[in-house]
Amino acid sequence: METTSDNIRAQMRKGVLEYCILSILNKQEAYASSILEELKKANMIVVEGTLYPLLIRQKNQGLLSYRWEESPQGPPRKYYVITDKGRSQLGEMDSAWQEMVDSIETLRK
Amino acid sequence: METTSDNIRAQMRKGVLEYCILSILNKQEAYASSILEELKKANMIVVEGTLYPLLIRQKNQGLLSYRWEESPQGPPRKYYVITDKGRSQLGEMDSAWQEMVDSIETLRK
DNA sequence: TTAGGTACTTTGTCTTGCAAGGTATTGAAA
DNA sequence: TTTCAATACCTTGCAAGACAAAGTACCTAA
Repeated sequence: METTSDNIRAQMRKGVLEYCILSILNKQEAYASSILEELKKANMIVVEGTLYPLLIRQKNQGLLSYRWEESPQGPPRKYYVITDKGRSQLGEMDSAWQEMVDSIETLRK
Repeated sequence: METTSDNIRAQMRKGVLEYCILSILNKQEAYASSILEELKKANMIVVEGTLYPLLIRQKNQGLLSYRWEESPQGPPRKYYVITDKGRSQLGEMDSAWQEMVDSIETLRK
C-alpha cells in the first residue's frame, strides 16, 4: 500500500534526481543497477524506467560518457563516467541545491 | 538571457513547490499575487500559470480553503487559508524534506 | 535446451510546469 | 463618459519527465 507520505517523498524527489546521479558518478563510475542500489540505500528510490532515460539524457548532454565492461555473470554492463562538463554542471548544482535549502529554510521560519 | 544555472535551479524547484506554498500559508493567509511575491523574495520564482492550478489542486485535496476579500484597489482577492489537513500534510513534508536533505548530503560526501 | 538471473531498452499514460492569451474589476485621466 | 492602466484570477495547449509494464538480450548451470 502506498501512503500519502510516499507520494510526498516521490514528489519532492523530482528535479533533484539529476543532481543525485552526477553526485554518485562523481565518486566512482557505475552501471545502472548499481546506481539504483545506491539511490535505494540513500532512501531515494527510483525505478528502471526513470533511471535509464535520465542517464541517456545526461549522456546526450555531454555530462556523462560510458564504456561497456564484461560482467562476471550475465550480460555486459554499461559503466557510466562523469565528464569534465558533468563535473562543471555538478558544481553549479551544488550552488543551486544549497540555495534551495536556504530558501526553504527562509520560507519555513 | 537564460543561463544554464537558471535551468538547473528551475529543475530543482520542481516538486518542492507544494511544500513552499503550504509553508507560506502556514504563517499567514495570502492571495496568489502575494504568494508569488514571497516566492520571488525567497528566490523561488514561479509564474502565474504554475501557481494558480497548483492552488486549485491543493484546495481540491482539502489542504487549503479560501475566502474572497475586497481589495483596496482592483478586483477582489481570493485569500487562501491552510486547513487542518493541510497542516498535517505540511508536517509530513517537513520530514520528507529533511530526509531528502540528509540523503543528498550522504550521496555528496 | 531450457530455466533463471542479470542488464539494458522501449512504450504508453499521467502529471505538471510554463508560455501565452483571456476575462473581470476598479479608479483615474482624457 | 469613455478609455486606459493596474490589479487579479483563470484557461488552453504544449512539452518534459516519472513510472508501470512489457520487451530484448546475454550468460551459466542443470
